[in-house]
Amino acid sequence: MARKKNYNEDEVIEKAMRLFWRNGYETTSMQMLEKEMGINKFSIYSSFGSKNGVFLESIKCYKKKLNDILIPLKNTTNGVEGLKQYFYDFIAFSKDEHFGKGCLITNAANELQEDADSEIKAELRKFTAEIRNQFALALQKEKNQDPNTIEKKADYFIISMFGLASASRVFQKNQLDNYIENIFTNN
Amino acid sequence: MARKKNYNEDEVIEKAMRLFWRNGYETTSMQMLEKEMGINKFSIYSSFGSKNGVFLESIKCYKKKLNDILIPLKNTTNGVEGLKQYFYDFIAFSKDEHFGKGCLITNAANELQEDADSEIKAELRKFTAEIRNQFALALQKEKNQDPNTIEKKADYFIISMFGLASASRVFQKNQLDNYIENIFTNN
DNA sequence: TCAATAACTAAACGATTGTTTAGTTATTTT
DNA sequence: AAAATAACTAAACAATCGTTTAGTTATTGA
Repeated sequence: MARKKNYNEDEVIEKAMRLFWRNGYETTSMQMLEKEMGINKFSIYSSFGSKNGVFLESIKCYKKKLNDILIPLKNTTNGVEGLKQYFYDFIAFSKDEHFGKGCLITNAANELQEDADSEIKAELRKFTAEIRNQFALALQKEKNQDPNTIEKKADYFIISMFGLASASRVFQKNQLDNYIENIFTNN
Repeated sequence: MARKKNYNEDEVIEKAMRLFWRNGYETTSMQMLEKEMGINKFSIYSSFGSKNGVFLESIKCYKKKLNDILIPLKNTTNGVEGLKQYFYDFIAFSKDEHFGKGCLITNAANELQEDADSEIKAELRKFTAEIRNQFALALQKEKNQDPNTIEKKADYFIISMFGLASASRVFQKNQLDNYIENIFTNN
């Protein structure tokens, strides 16, 4: 019964997500978000409630993007080899403007404190559990694996992903390649 | 020719270091530093110049503490086994108030942006290079290693340390133990 | 066509950021 | 003892933080 929004919420959230990814949560200010999202503070608040709200939606947006990388892993018939490909896809995911910026989720996990917004922390845990579950499913496709080994390996690979994400903020690409190769040596 | 300082700079910097370790750089405010260091803002500025200056000295203080963990690695006769012990010592280093807070240096590397204080970034790079050098020296004690392999392995272990530091902020201790064991499987 | 309604602009909000400065107190040396 | 000096306290600084609010503009349904 009144005016329509002059912007698409999904579109502006993707822009916010990219900004958060580049700068982290604390460093990103509402002023920067206004400029990047191309809409007024009022519009941001009416759509997402708070800076925390924008970040929460940004994480969901990031997860959606990351899902595309998980598709080959879901479809792989060769468990460990598929996992290795996922690791390469994962660092390839952060290219151009985001190369050296790591993973938005692990960055958030590293930046957020104990008293940080609990909804965001829950989202981070959910994400980690989901990826780990996909790893375990892929590992099940290997023959002669006992369940206990799969759990341990899933832990190892998920933590290695954390390491890869963190390291990609500091190291060169050829070092990361070397790291991935080592991760899969005898695993 | 006048009044003496009522505080010891090394002592108050260690307190600052602990605060930064717990909270990260951005989240730690001058007000919090005043309270934790037990001295006035004026004293902080007259001793360290700026918040950046306090952080820089905090990093140096952290490095000094970490050096104690490197001593066994320097003295080890069994390269890889010594490295493994270092990894265990490294997670044991973050106990009590700092358990789950990772490593101050890698936290800073993850938090600091491109435009962050360049002196701090240089200190971080120096630290990483030093640790990596110690890893390489330890690996040289293994017999029949070709130099190229040592370089690759040094990369792998230093990135694994990043992963371990990052992961320790999220995962349980037994998962970390499992991770360390996997890092050293066939390496 | 016109009242209703919601999205818009832009200014202001109080709180807090890192930093500086004025004024006071304590210690030192001559 | 008294002038000199530096460490102290505490208040204020401008700038920016995330958030809100008042006022305007555009679109809607009756």
